[in-house]
Amino acid sequence: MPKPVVPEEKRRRRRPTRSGTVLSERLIVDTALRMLREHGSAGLTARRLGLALDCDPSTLYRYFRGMDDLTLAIGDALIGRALRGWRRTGQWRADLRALGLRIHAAYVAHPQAALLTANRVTGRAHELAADEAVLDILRTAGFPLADTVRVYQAFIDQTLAFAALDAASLALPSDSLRADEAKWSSTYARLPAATHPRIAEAAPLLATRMLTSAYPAALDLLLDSAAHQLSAGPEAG
Amino acid sequence: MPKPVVPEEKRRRRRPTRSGTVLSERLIVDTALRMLREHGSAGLTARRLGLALDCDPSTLYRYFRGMDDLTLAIGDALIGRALRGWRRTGQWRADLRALGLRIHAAYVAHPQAALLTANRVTGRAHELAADEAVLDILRTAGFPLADTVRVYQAFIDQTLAFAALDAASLALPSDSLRADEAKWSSTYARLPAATHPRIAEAAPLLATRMLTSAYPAALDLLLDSAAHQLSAGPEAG
DNA sequence: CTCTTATGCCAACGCCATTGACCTTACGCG
DNA sequence: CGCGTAAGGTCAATGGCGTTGGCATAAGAG
Repeated sequence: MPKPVVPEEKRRRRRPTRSGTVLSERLIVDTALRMLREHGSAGLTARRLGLALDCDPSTLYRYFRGMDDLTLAIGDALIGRALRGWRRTGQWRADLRALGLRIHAAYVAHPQAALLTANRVTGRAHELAADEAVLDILRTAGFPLADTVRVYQAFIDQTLAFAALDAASLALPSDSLRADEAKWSSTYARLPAATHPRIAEAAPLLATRMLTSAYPAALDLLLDSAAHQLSAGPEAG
Repeated sequence: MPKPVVPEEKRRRRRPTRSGTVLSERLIVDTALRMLREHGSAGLTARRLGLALDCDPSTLYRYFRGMDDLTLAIGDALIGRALRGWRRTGQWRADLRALGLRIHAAYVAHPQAALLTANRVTGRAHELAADEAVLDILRTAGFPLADTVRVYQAFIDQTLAFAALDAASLALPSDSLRADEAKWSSTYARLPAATHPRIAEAAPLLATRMLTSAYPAALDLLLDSAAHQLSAGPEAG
């Protein structure tokens, strides 16, 4: 029988750890984010997190059901950061564009964390708020329900998909040991033109890729398509 | 000093394992793919793989430098399957479209494997072949080198990004323990309309989402944009 | 002030990847 | 055909991991 986890808002007794620090969901998640940045996405372990927080690893289980639960909380924190300070203008297209870029940016700002969380459904507060916001923007703009759901799906999927991919290339260099990045200069650049002529001729340009994300362009394409859908039949089923 | 790994094509002595089976890179990767499908993306461990192959886990290190190296090989196998039997027609747009759909399909056919490998650069044979093919299609179509690299990047990124995302939703249900999927019916569906009116009204439609990928639509948008680029200035810098 | 119980701590379990030493047998060579 | 070598399978051990049940203690309700 696993220990029950007390939800953050129900916590009454705040007992300091042996070393005096007072734990909280917030503190744990923030510390985890810092550790992810510093030690890479494989560097987040219960033991190390306990070390960083000056508490026993098992104490974390009073706050999260397990490391997976903590992972979801980290993901939700990223979305929370994306939404912080965001205001709607009332122009659906501009609003969606800004929201997409914000979410993408929030993930890319924490690449190692993004890798862990980008393809998870957290069901937590901030994620719900983001979903609600996207749906409301579309409905208010006049999209029928069915179209709203379609555009919503494409929007969210595309945003998270690019976030994960862009995060992956950013996360790798500092991700301790391996160097997939180096393969671009090692493997790719020294391929013989005889067997791979197209890679050979493009190698110099390929090496400098990954510096700019294709997401903004893809996002604009998606919004174009949505706008076209809207003007075609705003009130149709 | 880690043990040296003999590349597959250099192997001379094929010594059967204690139980009589003869190992090979191919056999190991195929078995790993089967295990991934059956036990989920966390179910692939050296010990279990050894069990399935009737060999000591440490034997695997004669074929791969570590589990990570094996992971890359698995990813390359997926690309290999995508390319198998593929033929070019000479029409760049149709060829790229078919190639994208094939790669996407190959990943989605092995969701658990896709999750592990979609955002890794393997630098192995099949991946190189795919890159070469994409680049050649674009160059042959008349795209200048710079445009070729841009379109190539967007094409690959988008394909892998959607593959990873679509794989994620497919992988979860069977992925042993957790049920993020269930959150769509549990958390989302029972949200009060007071706090999340838009989610509430869309809940029935949202529950049936994830059944169809947004990738084909996104791919067409990308190809549209490329075609426009091409017709605008085929021979310009 | 007392009592309860939330919450931090400890020790232990079973799993994991990886390694170095060992051993056996397939193969290249004469 | 038979020998020597080293490729490649096996064993045992190491250190790290997540997670759990029991215990101790102090925070806060009354």
